[in-house]
Amino acid sequence: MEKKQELKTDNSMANSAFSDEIPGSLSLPSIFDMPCDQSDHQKGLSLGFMDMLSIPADYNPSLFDLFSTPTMMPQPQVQPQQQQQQQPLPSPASTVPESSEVVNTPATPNSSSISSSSNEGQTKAGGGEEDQDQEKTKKQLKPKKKNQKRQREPRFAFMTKSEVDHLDDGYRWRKYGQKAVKNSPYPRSYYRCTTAGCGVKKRVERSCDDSSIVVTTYEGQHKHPCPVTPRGSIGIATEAAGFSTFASPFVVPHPQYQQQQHPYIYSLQPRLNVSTSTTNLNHAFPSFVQDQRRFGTSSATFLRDHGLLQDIVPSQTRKDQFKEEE
DNA sequence: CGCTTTTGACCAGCGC
DNA sequence: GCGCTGGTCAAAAGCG
Repeated sequence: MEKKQELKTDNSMANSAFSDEIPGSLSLPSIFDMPCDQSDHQKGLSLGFMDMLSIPADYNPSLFDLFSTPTMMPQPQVQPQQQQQQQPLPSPASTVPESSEVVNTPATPNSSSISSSSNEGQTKAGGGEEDQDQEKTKKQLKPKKKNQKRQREPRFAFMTKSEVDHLDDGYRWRKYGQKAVKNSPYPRSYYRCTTAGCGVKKRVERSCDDSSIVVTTYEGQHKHPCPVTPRGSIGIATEAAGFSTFASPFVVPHPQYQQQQHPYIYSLQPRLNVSTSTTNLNHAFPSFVQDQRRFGTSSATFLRDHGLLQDIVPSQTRKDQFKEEE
């Protein structure tokens, strides 16, 4: 495992500029340098940083916004018709988004993709007899449901600057696929939670523009406690710590979506205090995120004291962020 | 031996 | 209908 990890790391290292970075350390990505995978964007799988590109040009994001918006990606699970009916949120184009999930509204329905192992009539007009045999075998191997729209679990994603692709978030994952990404030299890896009955998945890919940035997309909700003690995995300044730094301090359940029973819908509200209700959320996020929620965070506090961030992110990096702001 | 990763093939959805 | 792409499956290989 470690061997393979090293190989991967080497690969990524070869394609990135780490010369001025401490291995294993994390720094904040520049959200405006982020690439925009159009296909993903069109499918409503947009990432936070992409959405930043659509905000008004005169929007001067606060430090909080710079950190939070690009790193956490709420994935509203709203049907197209429902979007119109249930979206009293202000138009993202006209106003500075108070919550980033506004601009994350999918452009298309969240179609499908949980495959099934059912044997339901999966037939294909086969060619010759030889082909029929082959097809038979294939059909037996990969029976899938048709006529049943797969429901996509809510997703959220965040970016971290790390040389390691697969970030240790405390849960155990099994890789079940890897695909080449269009317009990117880096493959996308697919992982599934190994805990029985837990169907949480995650995708890990590297930014094609900045190979040091890893985009992790979680899909689903853990139905079990984290097998690894959160603090245990965060104790050392690893990528997990970076996760915590990047995402969790800013994750605020949006009251509106809480009411709608959308456990995954979060809003990034830098100037509002953290909400109190975390019902059904406890297993939605990686352990380190939960951990942060337990402690409770407030952006006001964060602005005064960067918390973990100032411990982990090199001060120079943070200064650079400030400069970019100016 | 059990678990994980790799990898080619397959399927579904979408755009043209 | 066709091609492209994302996502998934599952056999084989790898690893401890």
